[in-house]
Amino acid sequence: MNPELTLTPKQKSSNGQPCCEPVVYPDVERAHAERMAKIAKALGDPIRLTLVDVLRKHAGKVCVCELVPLFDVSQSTLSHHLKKLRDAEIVDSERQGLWAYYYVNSEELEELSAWLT
Amino acid sequence: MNPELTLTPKQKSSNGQPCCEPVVYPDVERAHAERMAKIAKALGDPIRLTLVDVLRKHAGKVCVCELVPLFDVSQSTLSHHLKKLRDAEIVDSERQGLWAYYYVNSEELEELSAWLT
DNA sequence: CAATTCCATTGATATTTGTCAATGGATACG
DNA sequence: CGTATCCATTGACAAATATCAATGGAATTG
Repeated sequence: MNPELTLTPKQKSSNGQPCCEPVVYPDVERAHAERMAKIAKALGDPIRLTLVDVLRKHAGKVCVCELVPLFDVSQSTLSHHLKKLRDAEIVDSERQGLWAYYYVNSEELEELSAWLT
Repeated sequence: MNPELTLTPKQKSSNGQPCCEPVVYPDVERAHAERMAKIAKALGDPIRLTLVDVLRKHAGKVCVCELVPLFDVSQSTLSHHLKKLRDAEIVDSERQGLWAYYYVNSEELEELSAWLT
């Protein structure tokens, strides 16, 4: 067993001294944490998470006009959500005439997925 | 190859008709999406993501007093971040006298992780 | 061309978030 | 006991976010 699992009772520190030194340090680089937090933040909304779900399950490119009726928000609101996903580089889009097609950029998701595992 | 990968050009619809029916539907339940979005949202900040990283790597319980000096924010700000992680049930805490010890509740992370994979 | 369609952007507004200083509550220690 | 320590909560405020209606721009179609 990991000996640190037993909580060694601490001593209350005195004279304005810090109570203890950090015993653990982050394993992720700051820049890496910021990038993953950005991805997680973009997934941190039910509509956006569901959008990603739809795009991933479809495995192809999906037209915006097919995405809008799936949700109970206006077209402009959905466009904003798609923009957030684009900004986080979770999805990318492609224009074909009047239509815009979206698809998942799975590399970015894998970065977060790898850390989570 | 998936035939849907070729983008069939659409017809511009007329007379106020919707341009197309959704061809794909979400695979996640609404409640499931909301729960995962809540988890992702809680991870959507570099400090909180790093906190989780520290707690996971340590594999034990870590005292708040060891966490505070790792970041460039005030103690009360860190306490807020920890509360957000608690609210999302990503971490849990335990009081021992003056000290509070935090640890990861890995079940919640696995839910998001499973979806991402 | 002219009108219409699809989608993104802008403007506006209410809500949420991140942050700190200050306060409070519980506990330990002299 | 009284005081200092650790941590959470409150209050305050600026910044970011989610949303919609309205507008704009590009492209298709009649």
